[in-house]
Amino acid sequence: MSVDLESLRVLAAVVSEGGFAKAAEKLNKTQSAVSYQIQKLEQRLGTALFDRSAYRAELTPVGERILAEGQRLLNQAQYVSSLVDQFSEGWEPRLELVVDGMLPSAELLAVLKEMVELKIPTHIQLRVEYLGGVQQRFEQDRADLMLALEYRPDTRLSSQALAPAETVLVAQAGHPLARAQGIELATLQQHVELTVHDSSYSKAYGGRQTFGGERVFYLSDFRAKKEALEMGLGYGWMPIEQVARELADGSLVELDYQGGSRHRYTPVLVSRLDLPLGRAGQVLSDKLLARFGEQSADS
Amino acid sequence: MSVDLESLRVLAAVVSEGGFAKAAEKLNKTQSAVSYQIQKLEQRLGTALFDRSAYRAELTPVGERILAEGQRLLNQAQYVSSLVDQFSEGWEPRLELVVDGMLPSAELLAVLKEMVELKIPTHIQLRVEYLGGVQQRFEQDRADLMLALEYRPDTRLSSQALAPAETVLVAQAGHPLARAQGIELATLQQHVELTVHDSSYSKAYGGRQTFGGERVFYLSDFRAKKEALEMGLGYGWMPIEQVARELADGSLVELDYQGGSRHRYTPVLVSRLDLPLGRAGQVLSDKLLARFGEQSADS
DNA sequence: GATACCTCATCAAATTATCCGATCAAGTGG
DNA sequence: CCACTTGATCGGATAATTTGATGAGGTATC
Repeated sequence: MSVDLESLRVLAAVVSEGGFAKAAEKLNKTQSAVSYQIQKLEQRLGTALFDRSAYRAELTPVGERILAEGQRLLNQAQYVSSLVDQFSEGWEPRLELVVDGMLPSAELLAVLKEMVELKIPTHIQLRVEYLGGVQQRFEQDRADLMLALEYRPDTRLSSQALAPAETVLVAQAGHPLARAQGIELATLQQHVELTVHDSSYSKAYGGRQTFGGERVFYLSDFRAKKEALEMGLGYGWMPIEQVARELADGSLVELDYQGGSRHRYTPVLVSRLDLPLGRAGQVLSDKLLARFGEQSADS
Repeated sequence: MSVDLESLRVLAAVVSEGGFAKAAEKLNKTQSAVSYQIQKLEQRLGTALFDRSAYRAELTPVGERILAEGQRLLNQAQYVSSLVDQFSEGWEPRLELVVDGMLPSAELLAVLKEMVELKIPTHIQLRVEYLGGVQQRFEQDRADLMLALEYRPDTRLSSQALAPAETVLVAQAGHPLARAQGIELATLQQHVELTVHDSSYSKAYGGRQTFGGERVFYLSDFRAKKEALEMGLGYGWMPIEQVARELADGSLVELDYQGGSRHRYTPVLVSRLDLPLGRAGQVLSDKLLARFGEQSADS
């Protein structure tokens, strides 16, 4: 490889100080060392960077351009070393958050945007899973935080309940169930239920109740599920804020199910007791609690 | 400064090859040299990059992040050296084009966009001046190309005439001159003329004719001039394609001036004979000729 | 137009940085 | 258990860099 940060630093100094000798002084080197570095760089690039025909050496057009690009390179290098400093100041190099896709993603993105705006050096990795899959991913990846709807308690984990969220049982307005009254479980089971695929591979921990009719369609996420509902493919539970507009304009209808057409979830924010959060994790945790509504704490 | 491209290259090799010894082989070094470089990097950063507690060394989280940033750094360095190769293949490091702001800027930007899409390594600098200012800037900056409306011939310059452009004398519909018929010069001079400020500092070369009434308002560019016209502040010449819409919808009106309400310009594309264009200059020149309509050539 | 001072290049010698080859402790896998 | 791995470490070899002195040429000032 033909470039080298040290040579670029010298190049930058020569230009900013306006001469080889002055650059040498600034860099605490001798003038001949500066001369050597510049020549080495020129030789490796195979191009003259300075025009020495005049009294004072002057940048060639190529030299100007290399200098400009070199400055960017030096800045980037500066950033790399500043990163390590920040890591030693308690910022973790990365933070993984696993969330349940049923939670409102706009809210979540707003929180992440705030994090970005704080110019936190941490790389935040967001993973979206569903139901049992959230905790599975959390454990598999040894992630730092999880925002889940269901949660298998563990002594090594700390949990914090958030404001409850509600789901509602809906179908397209034209669906046979839409007009039915006092629907019983047996009736439901005669129709196709749409459900988001529980993303846990092993069904080790429970999976949420579905009605277990004969025909269940598994969709990959709530966007797909909503589309399927609107097409009248079947009925199913949806987070209430994701179908508020459709319920209002009548394209989707809340079913009159005897078992109750609403279901309340209490999302929890979970972190590890054994591996405490870094500074970014704490900031994110605080912001999530503020945004998703803090509730009574427990562990 | 604590980072160093060579160490980062070694770091990347260790990770991609999956071990110190294999990295050494790939880099044509011995394993101890690799070990040395990694230790040097760790020492300068003041952080462990590998966890050596297990049998095989494994990246720490910080190490992963430094590696990721380091890769970017290496790519950037790669780009810098590739630049010089391209310069030696005839691409010039920079290209300056001076244009007259009266020319349609959308067309011009389309040409520049094409250049960008070709991924030409040349930095293109566009300067917009007016009338005499175009050539002045061209000479002052020793620019490579100029697209001008007026042009003081020179034996060291090569010019190429383009398709003629037309200007038209207009005023707002509500302006007193708008309804007048067979307007004479003396009548014009009783009103405020709007004109774009000739951007040449010295009025050394001509400046285009204005009617020289007592009240002349100088605007900085045609956007401002058009706004002033639409406000009814005065009358003035405008490039025809910049007021086509306003003439059609009647908000601006072409004046019935006895001296002729239309004026034809022949833009020229000028380059230097003494300093031939690089590859990017030739490409740009070709595209400008194609876009702005080629005419009979002369020099 | 002499003088002092500046520009950057160049050279041999001194100093470092990097690499090599060998060896070691620890861990792996048959 | 033995052959083989992985990465660390050490003294000596080698290459890269810096030094200090010198030189050729341009500038500034009187």
